[in-house]
Amino acid sequence: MPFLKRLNPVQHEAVTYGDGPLLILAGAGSGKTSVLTSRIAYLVERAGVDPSSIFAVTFTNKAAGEMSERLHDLIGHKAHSLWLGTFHSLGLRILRTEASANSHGLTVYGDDDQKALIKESMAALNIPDKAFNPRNVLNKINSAKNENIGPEEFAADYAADFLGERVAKIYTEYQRRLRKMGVLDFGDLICEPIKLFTEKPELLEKYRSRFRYILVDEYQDTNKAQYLLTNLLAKESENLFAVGDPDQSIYAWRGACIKNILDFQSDYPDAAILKLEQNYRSTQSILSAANSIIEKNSNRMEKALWTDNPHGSPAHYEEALNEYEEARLMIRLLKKLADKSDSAYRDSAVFYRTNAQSRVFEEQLIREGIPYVILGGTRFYDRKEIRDAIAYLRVVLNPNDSISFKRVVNTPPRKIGKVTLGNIINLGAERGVDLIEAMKIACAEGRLNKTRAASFVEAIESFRSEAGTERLSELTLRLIEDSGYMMMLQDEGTDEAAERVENLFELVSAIKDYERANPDAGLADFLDHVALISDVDSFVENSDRLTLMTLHSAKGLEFKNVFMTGMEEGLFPHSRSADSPDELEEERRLCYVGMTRAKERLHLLSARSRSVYGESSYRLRSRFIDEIAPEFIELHTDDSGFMRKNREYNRNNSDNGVYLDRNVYASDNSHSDSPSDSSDIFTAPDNTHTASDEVYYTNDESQLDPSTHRAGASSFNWRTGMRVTHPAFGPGVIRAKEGTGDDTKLTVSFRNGVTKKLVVKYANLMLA
DNA sequence: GGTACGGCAGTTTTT
DNA sequence: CTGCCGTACC
Repeated sequence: MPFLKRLNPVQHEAVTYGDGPLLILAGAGSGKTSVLTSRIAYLVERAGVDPSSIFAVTFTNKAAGEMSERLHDLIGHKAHSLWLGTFHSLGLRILRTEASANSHGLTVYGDDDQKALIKESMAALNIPDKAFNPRNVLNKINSAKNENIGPEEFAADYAADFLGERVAKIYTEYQRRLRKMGVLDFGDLICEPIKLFTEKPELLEKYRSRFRYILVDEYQDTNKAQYLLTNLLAKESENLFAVGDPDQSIYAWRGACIKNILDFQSDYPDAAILKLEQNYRSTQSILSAANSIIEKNSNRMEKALWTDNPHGSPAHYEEALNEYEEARLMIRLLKKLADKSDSAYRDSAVFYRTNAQSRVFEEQLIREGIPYVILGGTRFYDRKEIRDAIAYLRVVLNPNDSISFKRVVNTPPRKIGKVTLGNIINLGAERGVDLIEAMKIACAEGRLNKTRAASFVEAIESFRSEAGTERLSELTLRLIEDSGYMMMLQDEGTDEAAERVENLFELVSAIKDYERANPDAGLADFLDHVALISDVDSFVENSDRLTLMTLHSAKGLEFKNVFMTGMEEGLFPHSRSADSPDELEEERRLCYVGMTRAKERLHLLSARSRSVYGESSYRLRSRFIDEIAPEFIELHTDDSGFMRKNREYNRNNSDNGVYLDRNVYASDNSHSDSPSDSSDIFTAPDNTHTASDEVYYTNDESQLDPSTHRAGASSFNWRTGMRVTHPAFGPGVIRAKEGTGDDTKLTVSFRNGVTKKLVVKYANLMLA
């Protein structure tokens, strides 16, 4: 059992632990992946456990793939008989296994398809999407599903709430349509198995007796529904092996429930808890810097991460003038690393808080001719032409998939607009046939232009008739050609269209690769694959390229050199997290996750000014910079005057979790004339009764009492981000500003939910 | 039924 | 600034 020899004592104990629930608190870089893999190998090779009775959940498909590979090295072909994947892929696997008869048409909808179906449902209910943003409705439905709340329960919960009641109606309709079409959304992949198990106890019993060993990675990021599913399966055997790190919980916004890991011991009173506290990844400096950040969180399980690694160099912080300079600074530092050490580009990664930040880096990297890859943003499979091609494939598989049908029935243009489309759908409903059948009937009865419709119907049908004999990649290529889609692009003659054609060929070759890797897979399997994979999953470190990604995508990865960029208040921590201490703590965990990805060098960068929405504004460095104990960070900045005050201010106020809205003075011209002496431009918040945000920049100390700031003082410089109070609407935040002086108009979002555009002169606003 | 243009909302993070 | 949606016209 050679793999046991490589483990430290705690890891060894975890891997060889007997039956019963076990929680492993695994700090960053503490070798948890190897513990998980070894555990499975141990179960199979030493404990005599049948691999097919193991159910192992990872956070990404990539992690599952890597684990599968490593397992194959350890236990050979037996690695293929366990169930290993993300919650979503395993949920789908359960559903497919149990959906015997009508499994042919199980399609998984992604975000955009969901939104389209929400719109369709709203239209059917005569709810105008002006009053109700489909995106918001979708978010509500998704959050409900994260907690395994179905339409009925949702309706019951919100019966008294006008808005909630409408959302419940939409949810019900949306769900009805999903089921009618045989389509699942992401939430269904967890909720439907739960429903299945609840409604059919004998089925649950079958799964319980099959899967005697449940292993869950990243347990801190499971949501309520996933927790329920896990517990349904594990409750009888109680062989639940959960691994996680509460300090790395960064998906609360997606429903992740940190309580799941914190309450493990009360859920399983017999549970043992082991802590993996030795870090094998980072230098001491980096680890200490990261620790000094995470310690600022008040809601956490105590854990002392340490390392035997060399001390290394302290983290390096540097400010650039603006976001372009920030990118160039990153490139300078990157080149320096490449010159003096043997670091290749592939050893470095650039992290940022929001996808939008990637654009500037991309531009500068192209200019410098540095090879790079961007993870996330628009996935390959999210491109328009790819989604169109996928929609064709979905219609082949599931002719009732109305969203996909609508997407392509008139692409290329076949003179099938709203009216004709409505007729087809009605005809289908009347005769009880699918949409392709309905089109054929309409043609036969002369209600549809035959020649125009033919390219569509025939392309779909010929795919089907040859599905058994011809290869998927070949059929797909023929489908996009026969349908006229390819011709449509080729006729366009623009560079963009040419690129789309290229992408379609790339899709065909992606299908070829897939066929090679999965010889037995069919169209349905490929579509599942497309729906469930993400960019991170297909990330391979094979060529020498710099990697760019969001901090969220960085979870689970490691790089020799890490650049964390956009270290600015309002961006990171993000201003959307400003109002809630909990969200702020999550931002801090995100910072911790980012820092602990670095093995040797950690660069933290920020821009003093940055364009957002095309308008540039001044920024203050992130409080996180100032939370790092000074001995672990080198500050390359003009640390006098303004910025020094900033630092002291952050120091004094950042450890209590109270957010101070620095957007207030982080704006256009107020900064350039900041006093170089040390007059108290930053006063501590007066937290007597208002919520702490009365910090703003001014030269006049007498104005520091917010109650003296009335709108009547028309010279007052209102800025976006400021907290204000309106006599009628109550407290709110300034979102936008137009005009100057007496003409100033402000867009204010009030806490009661309404957003108003107000003329300052009349509004009688006060600073909150 | 197709197209051209104008207005407005949007960006936090994703399986 | 951009991309999407709705409207008005062909």
